[in-house]
Amino acid sequence: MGKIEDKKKLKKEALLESAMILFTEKGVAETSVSDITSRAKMAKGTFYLYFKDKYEIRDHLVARKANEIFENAHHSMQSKWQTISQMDVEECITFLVENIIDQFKESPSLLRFIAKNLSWGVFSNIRIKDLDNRNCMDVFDELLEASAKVYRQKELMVYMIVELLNSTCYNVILYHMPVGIEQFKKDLILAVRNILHQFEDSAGAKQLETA
Amino acid sequence: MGKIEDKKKLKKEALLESAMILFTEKGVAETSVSDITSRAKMAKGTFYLYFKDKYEIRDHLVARKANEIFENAHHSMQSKWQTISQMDVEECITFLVENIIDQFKESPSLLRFIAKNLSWGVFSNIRIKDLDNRNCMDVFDELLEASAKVYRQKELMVYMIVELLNSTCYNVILYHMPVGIEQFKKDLILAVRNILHQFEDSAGAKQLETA
Amino acid sequence: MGKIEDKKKLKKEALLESAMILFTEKGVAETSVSDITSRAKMAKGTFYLYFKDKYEIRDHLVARKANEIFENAHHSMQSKWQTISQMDVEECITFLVENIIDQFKESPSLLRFIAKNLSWGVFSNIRIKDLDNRNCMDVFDELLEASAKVYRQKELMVYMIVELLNSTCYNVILYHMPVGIEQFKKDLILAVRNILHQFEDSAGAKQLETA
Amino acid sequence: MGKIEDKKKLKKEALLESAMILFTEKGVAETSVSDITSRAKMAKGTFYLYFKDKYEIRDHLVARKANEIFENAHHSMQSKWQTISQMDVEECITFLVENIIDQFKESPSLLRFIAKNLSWGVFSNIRIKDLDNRNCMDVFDELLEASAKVYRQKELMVYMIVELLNSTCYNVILYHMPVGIEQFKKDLILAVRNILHQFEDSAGAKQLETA
DNA sequence: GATGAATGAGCGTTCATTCAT
DNA sequence: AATGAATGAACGCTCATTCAT
Repeated sequence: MGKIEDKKKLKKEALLESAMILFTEKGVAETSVSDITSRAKMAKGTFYLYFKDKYEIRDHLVARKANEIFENAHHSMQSKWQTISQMDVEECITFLVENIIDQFKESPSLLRFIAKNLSWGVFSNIRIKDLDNRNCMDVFDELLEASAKVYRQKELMVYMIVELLNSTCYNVILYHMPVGIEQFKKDLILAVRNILHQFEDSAGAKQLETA
Repeated sequence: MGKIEDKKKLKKEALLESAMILFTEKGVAETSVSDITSRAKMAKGTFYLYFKDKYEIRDHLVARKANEIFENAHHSMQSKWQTISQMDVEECITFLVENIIDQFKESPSLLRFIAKNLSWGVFSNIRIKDLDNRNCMDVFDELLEASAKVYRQKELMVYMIVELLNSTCYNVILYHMPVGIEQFKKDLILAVRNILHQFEDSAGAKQLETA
Repeated sequence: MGKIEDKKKLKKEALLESAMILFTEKGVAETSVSDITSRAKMAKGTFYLYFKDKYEIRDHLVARKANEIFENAHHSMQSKWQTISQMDVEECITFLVENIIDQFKESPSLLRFIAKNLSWGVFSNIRIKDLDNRNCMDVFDELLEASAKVYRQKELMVYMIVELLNSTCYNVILYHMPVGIEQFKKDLILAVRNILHQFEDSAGAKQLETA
Repeated sequence: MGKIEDKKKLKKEALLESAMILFTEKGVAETSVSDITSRAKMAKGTFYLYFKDKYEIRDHLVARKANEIFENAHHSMQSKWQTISQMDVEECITFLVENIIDQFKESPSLLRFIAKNLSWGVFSNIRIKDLDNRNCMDVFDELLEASAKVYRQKELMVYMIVELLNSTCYNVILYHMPVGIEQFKKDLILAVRNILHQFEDSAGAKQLETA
């Protein structure tokens, strides 16, 4: 019966939601399985019917949240411009980066959770776990494909951008170190653009190397 | 008597060494104070005469090891070239980055430890704890001062380079993801050079922006 | 199911019993939670499902035992005389005091436990915890109500009697200091009677004051 | 040399003073030997040259402080009346009790310390430890000797008064239970007077018994 | 499938006591 | 006599995991 399946999904969802709240509130290490189930109004044992342990649920959530952030940014972008094809890739990516920064600014605890727990393996494999969602790489591929410019090693490029974004924002947003986010934003975007240039197949990268 | 002081230093050193081995072998979370002391052949209580808790010894070690890596790189650089003043800053930093990558390659567990536990706060304040060592920022300042070029916001620039280096190397060296380190090296160095350009006061940054 | 509830009650009871034995044998300070659970043949963690800490179980026991002593005395009294109404309050209370002294004589370790750990707060609030038992104060109220004489500030009067009984018996019974219990008994009872007189509303107290 | 003796006395005194402050501030159980020595600016090992353990110093202090309270009261009494012989014993003892209550009111933490740790054995043997001080019992003896009235079993009488005073004041002063100290005072004094009557050899006690 | 009582290893931490200096 | 570094047993407590119901 589909009903049972639905019920199971609901339970799992409740656990994920409960864990997410606690992970962002107190951190992963300070959250116990007991905390998660009692917040989700379930018995402790039930947890183990759905997840192997705390770390499985953490990875699940990190992947999902990272994807959500990306999808939010992508969705905002699509609302702004009707067709991507008309747009410059750099503009697009700048928009995405700015939007992601804004999301982090609004929820620093989400940033803390993501930054401390996201690994590239998890991020790039979101697709495997959440079949219904498009993968972040897919979106990028689409974007880059639509562009006039040609990029080599797209995955590596995205990797560098994501890591730079993730790792630099952590201290800047949470501790205003070494500078505040407003001041940092423009330099981060510039750095991201430079990475894009660097991977442009004929023009950008070469210019820099010969400079 | 200095003898007692010496003995204390030895004890502290033994604890640090023991902790370092275990942290890199098993990770911080999986290492207990008990593990540390029994490996150092001491009573558990002795630990608490020297450190507040596991996290104090971790921070101590992260700071020290990060500094060591940097000092090693700097020392190699000085062995190679007699005088910095003759050198191009970009060459210098490229050298440093390459050397650090090599150190990480040789000791992936050290990379794992550093990458997972280094925070900018700890890194930029190493000087406070180890008065006898020069701070990483000092070395950079010297390097940049000696250069013909002028850089704005040097601290922020270093922050971006360090974070990029740290966060990208983690997956590349430990999991060969998304590419292997040999392949990645040149792009990482290119990206670092671009960050340097970006912060050049008159020429580099502007060139890119107008490009 | 009631079965589980029953089992839980048994477990709790086993812990209480084990703790009581150890508290009277070795004292509260010298008894650890570990001692309690291992004597009750349970895992340490189980303790914390039933009590917050050692002190909660101690208070529980002090209240219960103090109540038991009182109930025993009351029960003996009722066995002896059919109806309280016929009796003189002073006779009754004298009986109760004598009976309690006898109980203490028979179990000095119980006296030690009670005397060292009973506080008026715990004693006067026994009712709250053990709903099924009548409170010591209730019994006294009944007794005093049934009497022809009228007493002011009954709670205070009972407080003084209980404290005098408790604190003087400790040294007398356990260390025969400054005199033995047999010799002490009649003076203690006399003192209790004097306290009763003192709180008699019209006659007793006044007589003394004018004396 | 007497100088060394003096130095030792000073050290011991410093330890006692430090312990007293900590015992009243935090309680005996919560005070460690380390706390005591560090407050007294000594090494931990030094403690063991003067006292066997924490409990020896506690007993020492309880005895001394109980005596001090009594001596204070006695001294006040002597300041008020030139000669005891003219006075009524009951007046004297009433004065002492009131004065002791006042001392407790002014220093509830002292009351807590005394009440929780005083045992009759310690109290009645103060003389043994502090040779230079008169014993509480001596003072009472003097007082009772000077009186026209004759008392039987003086030690027992004092015991009952001291225990009643000590045990009832604890809850009344520290927790205002079951009534406040101001309200309680007159009933406590009345009860003490009744105990005196009770031990009067011919008149008081008999009156009550025949009543 | 869901429960939650029970487990017990393991944690971080304290501290009385010893003893070489 | 005085020190204080070192000890290590013992503490209270947590929590992932199991399993009978």
